[in-house]
Amino acid sequence: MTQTSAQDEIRVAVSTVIFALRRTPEDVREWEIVMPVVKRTRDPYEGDWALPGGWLRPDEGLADAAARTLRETTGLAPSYLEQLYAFGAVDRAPGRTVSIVYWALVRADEASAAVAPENVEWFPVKRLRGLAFDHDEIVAYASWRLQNKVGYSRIAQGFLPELFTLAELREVYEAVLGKSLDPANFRRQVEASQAILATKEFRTGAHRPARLYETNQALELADRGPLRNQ
Amino acid sequence: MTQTSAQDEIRVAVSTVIFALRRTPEDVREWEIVMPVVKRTRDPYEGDWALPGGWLRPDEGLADAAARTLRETTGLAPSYLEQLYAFGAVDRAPGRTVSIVYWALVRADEASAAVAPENVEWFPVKRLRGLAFDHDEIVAYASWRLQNKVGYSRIAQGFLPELFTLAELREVYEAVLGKSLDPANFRRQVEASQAILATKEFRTGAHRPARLYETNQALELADRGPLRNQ
DNA sequence: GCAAAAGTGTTAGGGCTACACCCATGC
DNA sequence: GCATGGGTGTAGCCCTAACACTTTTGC
Repeated sequence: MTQTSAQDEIRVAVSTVIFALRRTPEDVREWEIVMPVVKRTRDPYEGDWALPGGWLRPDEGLADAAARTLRETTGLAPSYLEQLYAFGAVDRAPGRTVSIVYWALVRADEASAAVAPENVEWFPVKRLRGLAFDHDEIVAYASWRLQNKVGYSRIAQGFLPELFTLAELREVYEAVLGKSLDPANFRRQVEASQAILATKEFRTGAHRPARLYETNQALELADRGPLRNQ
Repeated sequence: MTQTSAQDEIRVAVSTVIFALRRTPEDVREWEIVMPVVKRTRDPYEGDWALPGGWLRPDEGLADAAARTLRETTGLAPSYLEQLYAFGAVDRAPGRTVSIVYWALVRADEASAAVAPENVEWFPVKRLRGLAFDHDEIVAYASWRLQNKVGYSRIAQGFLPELFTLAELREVYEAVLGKSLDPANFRRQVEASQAILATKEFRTGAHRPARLYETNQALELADRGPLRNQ
């Protein structure tokens, strides 16, 4: 383990793939996954969209840097934040850059309320193409991880506000997985999983009132093994 | 995204957690998971054991660096190599170091045949304690990932030579999962999974000869989503 | 023949899926 | 009353676990 002078050429960046859910403009009954991207103001890829991120500071941890990035671009605190992958191909950017990429969920209600700074815009993930650097590939991988993880953990709740109906939770799953789910079976499964707790409140609307649920704080949203607080 | 001069203080290392399987010295019918570690020859942690690794070179990719590390310490090529996690806590080492950690499997027969260089020793993972830096934590996380992944993918075959019996494959699962499995049900499950192909050869021994199988190359050992060749 | 591992058969139980059905509300 | 979404019941199917049983070898 000898420090070479060549080492100085390698720079470390942190980027974050931020997922939120919103009702589609075309049909309010549908949901779509959206993500904020930042317009680059300098070369390389000037004018192109890129993932929010920045250089790692010597005095901050990796997750701290991701949370800072997220705060700076969305003004939000994530309801879920996890490291995605470290990208370090030699030719992925001019100059040798290793990017530690995180992915995050923000709540639907918060995302729509947040005031986006200049140069930041939210796009549906489905229509995101032609991002700067290798960011298309990164988004594809993050989307795959999200979809995977929704299948075997409880992170879908990270998209929802404190109180929600079972139908809303089911719609989140349907939007992420891209298929419709049987309401009856969905209800039984999430109830059996202990992932949510029934409250005494109901949401009234056009039809029979629906019971409101809250996430069971005693359970982690996802089992991350021995790395709870990285 | 402005490059600060402080950035120069951050160094990038690559380390690898290397798993192999061997029969225990105490009881040849038992298997145990072993891992090579390197004795540090300089401060910090001089004389302690640490994961094999080194500084990332500007002209090599992350996985290339991990494979080089693996080759230098074991003389082997991995049958499976995957990125584990990027560790970058501010205080994890004197001077700011971000470590991109990989984990690898090497075949049982190759591992025992490999000539370990000076300063490298193989230890059972169960008895590994007091490694340098945060390497205890890294080994714990890698072990958790291995155990997890064996549950839902086919990587267990990465421990075995080209031809193996069903009993050998089952013993690998038993060693990694730490519990015994029903031979009859195990057989049916792996046969149904298409993960292995029957050959026409048999292994003779003390009892009824056992059919030899080979891994089905058409299937990936583990689904890694859109990141096939990182 | 006997011990032991290889390999096959069978059954009970749990979870998932599909879908029929009842309930409570606004209009 | 009626349309609609909320919520319950239930039967079939598949997968799994448990274990009895047969086969094949070395000694």
